[in-house]
Amino acid sequence: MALFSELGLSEDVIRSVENMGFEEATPIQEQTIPKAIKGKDIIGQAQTGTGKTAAFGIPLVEKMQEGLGQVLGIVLSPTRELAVQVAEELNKIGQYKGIQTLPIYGGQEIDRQIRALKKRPQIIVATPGRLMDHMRRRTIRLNEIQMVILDEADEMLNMGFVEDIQTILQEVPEDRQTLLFSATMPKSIQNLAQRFMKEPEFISVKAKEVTVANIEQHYLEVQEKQKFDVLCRLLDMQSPELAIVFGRTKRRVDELSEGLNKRGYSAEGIHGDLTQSKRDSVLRQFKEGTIEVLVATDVAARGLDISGVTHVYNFDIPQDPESYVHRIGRTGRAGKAGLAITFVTPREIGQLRLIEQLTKHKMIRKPVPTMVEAIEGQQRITMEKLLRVIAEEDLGPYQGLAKDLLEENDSVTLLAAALKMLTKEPDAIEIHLTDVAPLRSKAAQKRSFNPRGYGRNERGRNDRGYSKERGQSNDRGRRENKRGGWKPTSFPKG
DNA sequence: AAAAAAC
Repeated sequence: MALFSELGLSEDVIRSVENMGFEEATPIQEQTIPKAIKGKDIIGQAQTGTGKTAAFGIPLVEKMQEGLGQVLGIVLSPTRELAVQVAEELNKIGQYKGIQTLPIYGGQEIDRQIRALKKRPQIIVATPGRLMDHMRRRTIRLNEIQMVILDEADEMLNMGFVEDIQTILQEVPEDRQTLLFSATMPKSIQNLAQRFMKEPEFISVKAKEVTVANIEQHYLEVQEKQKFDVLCRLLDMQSPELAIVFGRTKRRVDELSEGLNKRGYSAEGIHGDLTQSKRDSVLRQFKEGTIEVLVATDVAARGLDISGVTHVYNFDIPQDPESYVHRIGRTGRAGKAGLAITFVTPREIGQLRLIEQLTKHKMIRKPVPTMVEAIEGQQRITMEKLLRVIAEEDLGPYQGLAKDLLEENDSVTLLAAALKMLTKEPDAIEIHLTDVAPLRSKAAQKRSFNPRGYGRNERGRNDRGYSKERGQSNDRGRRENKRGGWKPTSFPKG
């Protein structure tokens, strides 16, 4: 592996990279950086966790110049949180060279962004929609752009940003340099590259690095109804420092985080229906460790780099195998060990096998923990806490009291009472979650494709008794039906 | 069928 000091970088950049704690370049960095500095267009196939941000961030910062008063580089990002994080990393890389990076994303007060733009940052990291908003308002000028980076390009295309990206690429000067990063290389990405890139060089990180080596991967076969109790037991037994729990829908994330709080865990949810300031504050609290459990939709699956995430729980198995790789990649970062645990209902076993095929990695089946094991786990935690107090705290003020107590009681009874008080015993608060629709195979989806929107879909719902019995408002069901109804525009083309 | 993203 090459050292950063051997890659032909300027002293300022080497200094900031060393300051960030990096010495050796990762494979994707070693291959990308020299070529990008020479000015070549590059297509990089790489997952998150491979050091991708620095792979494009270092050459990007190297190419920037101070004092021109223009935006010179743009990074496009699929989610707002990722934009913020990439901007933070670029600011660190540009620290000594005096290169400023500004994140530009939706949900944030636009006047604030306009004021920040007046400080003339050289680099912008943006989500497509808000960038186009600024283009229309003429609060960003793109005519001096020298370098464009498309980060997580496949994800941006999946989210329907094709046209936005095309519009943006048409607005930047033709003689710019373009780097594109994507975990997968579908035809749509190749088309985009062919249209907007100049003789791009293809760089790929080997398939065996698709899943990160230091993440242990387990799965538990559970019934839908058991999931919540099993999750609580696992949290009790494993006592993760920081854990992320992934749920399939936004509503489910709300219910899960509420349920966890009722059971005494400090959990918060994050998904796309929350206000941006709420999303920002939840993420910040999680990074600070104020929240132990982050409950998330796939909004948090990609790219987010939160150090110290020890456990990832897939409460619902992800929809597509790609998403699994991204979710578990939130743990085991920076060489640390991580554990990923996936809940699988009996009918979802096929989905699990698909994931195993993609990752070329067999997951280890684990037994569902019993209540007794969970209690033992809690007791162990209490004991460890107690021993830590003995080692670290000043017990002087309590010793007199202890002696008094010992005159009337025997020591074992006293200690047992103290341990019982300190132990969080799993309690019987009932938590109800709305069932999620079971995953169906691609083939099954095709079979039931029913553009007229009547017949088996709605009936099937009630037959399984989802919305009715829980006494939830019929209103919600109505609204969902309305939205899910027949839309002529959603017909597949061709 | 779900999630994400501009006001």
